[in-house]
Amino acid sequence: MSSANPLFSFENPDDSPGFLLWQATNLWQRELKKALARFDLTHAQFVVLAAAYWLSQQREPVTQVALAAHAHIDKMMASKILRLLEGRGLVTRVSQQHDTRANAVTLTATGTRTVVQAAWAVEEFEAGFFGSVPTLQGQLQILLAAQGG
Amino acid sequence: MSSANPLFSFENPDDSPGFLLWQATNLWQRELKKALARFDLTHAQFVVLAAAYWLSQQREPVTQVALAAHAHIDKMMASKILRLLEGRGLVTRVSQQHDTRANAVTLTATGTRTVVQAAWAVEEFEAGFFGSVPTLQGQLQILLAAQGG
DNA sequence: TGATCTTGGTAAACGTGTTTACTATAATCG
DNA sequence: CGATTATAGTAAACACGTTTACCAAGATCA
Repeated sequence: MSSANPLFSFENPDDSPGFLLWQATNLWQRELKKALARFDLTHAQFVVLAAAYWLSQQREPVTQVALAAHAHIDKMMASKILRLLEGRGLVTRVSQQHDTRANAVTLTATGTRTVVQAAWAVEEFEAGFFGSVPTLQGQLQILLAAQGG
Repeated sequence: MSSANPLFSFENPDDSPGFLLWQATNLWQRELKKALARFDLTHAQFVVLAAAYWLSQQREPVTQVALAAHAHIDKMMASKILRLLEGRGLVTRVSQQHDTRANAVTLTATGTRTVVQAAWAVEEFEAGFFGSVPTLQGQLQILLAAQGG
């Protein structure tokens, strides 16, 4: 905050928490992409796969809407990614009898193997990536709670 | 929470800092979008515009590459957005004499007015959005420094 | 029953962000 | 000088994320 430019309190982008949040997420996305490359999965695909895995052990059947809610993504995104994962043989989508609109999502054997191995890689990556900021997770939880996310 | 599922240390997505970072950024993007809607600007467009404004007061001429470096975006993104902003009459892109490859980016009067007003709105938004987590900014700076971002 | 409302899923369009590859110009070095 | 190398900018392709709108099927209620 200075003389040359009276119009921004954050003349330098690095003074804006939003800008930093954006930068950090972009960096995290790029790095995680490398960690998941050998599984041929993107982060979003991994999240959907992990949600399918988790939910399928809790309650059957798993609909796309339930999956989206658990993964905190919108149903449109879930729809796109699940169709893609189905195409790759990682999940199956079978329409239900009692509600023919809904698809029951289940992991194939390949899907299960993939998500388990990928989860390992993600955990290892995160431990390293966030190692320098152990309190970040708590801060983000507070932020999301405060903003109703 | 552990017994049912031995394969994830973060069975619940909310236990993963990366997942939280992603959620927080998505929420921030959605909310900021609303704050910038009346200027017909997205966040990325605002960042580019703000960088053009700031740099044009520091050193002339402002090339697209210099702008991208200052805004920490890649030159491809800068190229796309600047062409779009030029189409809307917010900036001009004039090729240089001493280097005909480079474009000198300058704000139009409308562009200047817009970015100044938008910056105001962004600052106000950020103060509210990040009000609950005053130490987040420092954490993100540490993270970016540690990861060489 | 029929009319209405709600819900599961998708299509299309738009903007963001990355990667690969390319053109054309500038700089450098033999 | 000519050959190489570096740089500014762009095209195209792909994946993410949102919004709007729509269809079809289930639920509800008069």
